[in-house]
Amino acid sequence: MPERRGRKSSYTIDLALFTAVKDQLAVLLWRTPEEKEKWSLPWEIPTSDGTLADSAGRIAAAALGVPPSWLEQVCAFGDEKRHPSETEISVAFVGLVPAGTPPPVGGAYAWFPVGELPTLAPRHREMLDSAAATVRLRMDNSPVAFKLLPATFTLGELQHMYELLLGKRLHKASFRRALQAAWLVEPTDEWRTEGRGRPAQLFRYAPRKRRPAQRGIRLDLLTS
Amino acid sequence: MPERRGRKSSYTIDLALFTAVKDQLAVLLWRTPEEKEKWSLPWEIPTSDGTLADSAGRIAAAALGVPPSWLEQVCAFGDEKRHPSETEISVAFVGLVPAGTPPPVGGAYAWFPVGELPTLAPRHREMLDSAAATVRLRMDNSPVAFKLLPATFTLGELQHMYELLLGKRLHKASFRRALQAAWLVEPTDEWRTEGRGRPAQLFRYAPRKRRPAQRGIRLDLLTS
DNA sequence: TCAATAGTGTCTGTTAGACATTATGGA
DNA sequence: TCCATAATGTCTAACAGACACTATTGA
Repeated sequence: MPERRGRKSSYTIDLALFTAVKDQLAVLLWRTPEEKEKWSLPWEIPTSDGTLADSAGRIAAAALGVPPSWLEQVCAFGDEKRHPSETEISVAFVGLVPAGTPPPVGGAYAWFPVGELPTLAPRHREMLDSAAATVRLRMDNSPVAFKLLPATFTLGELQHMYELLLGKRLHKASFRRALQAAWLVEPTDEWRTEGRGRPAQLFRYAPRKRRPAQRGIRLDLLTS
Repeated sequence: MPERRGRKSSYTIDLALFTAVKDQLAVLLWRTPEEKEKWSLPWEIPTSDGTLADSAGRIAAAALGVPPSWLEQVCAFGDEKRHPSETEISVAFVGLVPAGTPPPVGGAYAWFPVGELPTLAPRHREMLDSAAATVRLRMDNSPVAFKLLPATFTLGELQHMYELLLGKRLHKASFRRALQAAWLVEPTDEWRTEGRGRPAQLFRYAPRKRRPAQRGIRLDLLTS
């Protein structure tokens, strides 16, 4: 991860790459060949070519071979909290890859459920929490849930993903009604049979233009 | 704005400080005594003491004499877009001050309605757009509208602020009902008479703990 | 056949938006 | 008095949540 090519900068790009594993978010961590027990978020000291996001994309590609399906900057971290590098500040990015993406081989990278994380550098720990919060915050602005799913999926899988991200159970009929009203998915002609029970139809993400008017103002500040 | 004290860093902290002027957001810009026509967002090359947010707070205090009522990081900007400094990256912050805050005197600082901005450095222009978007995005997580109002305000003023931030008209009765349900304000025993019409009661921001359960899932992705 | 899961129709309590009405000041 | 604005009550269409029901597979 240390300086790779070109001239050195005085800041790092760090990436929190998430996927869904069963009923939890999982984050991709990296360890050096030397210190097999010290895990960290993958990071690099960027070269001068390209944008910050380009740099984050390179980190993801180096780890998984494929670009993330969604990538966004979280923010910069510069408190005195420690970082593997000795740079003053670090710019954190958050990325998503679909569930079922082949895991990286070799042992340098591994997925960790966010509930079972190893010890991380303080600044990385802080980044990770912010990154997860960013994903949840972006849910109703970006099709985040879809970016964590493969190209086709059942409505049950989609609902499970929403429940995972929202951290609460949803009502099946209401969820599907809302989904129809939002014109976010379209059915394919494939069905998937899984164990017992009626097969489920597969859908794909296909947003359509919609009535911009939606009902209701919510003044739902959580009183923090 | 250039290097102020302590050791120099290789990045800048830039601040987009907003207030409400009539029916528009306004942003605080700064110009050097030498170049009276080149306006920019106030910025500094931070010293090593304190957090990034501390640095942003210092910028605001230097400009207005008072700390902002709300301050949050937007993100880091590092594209090749130009910046008054020659640093590789800049960390943008967004701050709010109540409408009616005494404007800075002397001519180095001035409020500009976001609809009538002078030419800015490309990176500053980008920061400003992101900062305004951040304010609107945080609306339903933080009491942003209240931070743009003085300590006491009429419900009409509050509704106007929401309309300004949301960019659309709201229904008066519905707005007040939602406000009551959210337990965000409490009445004072003062009334303000303004021109003609019945005087309006003054309220203050006083959030109470609330039922965390709220009705409804919205799958309201705007199909971008 | 039963069990399990997918998908759908109907009912009901809640509520956003519309409208009307009252209240209270200035001109 | 008339007008303008604040504040509030009532009605209605829309909708979230609940429940029940049908559909379709494997065991």
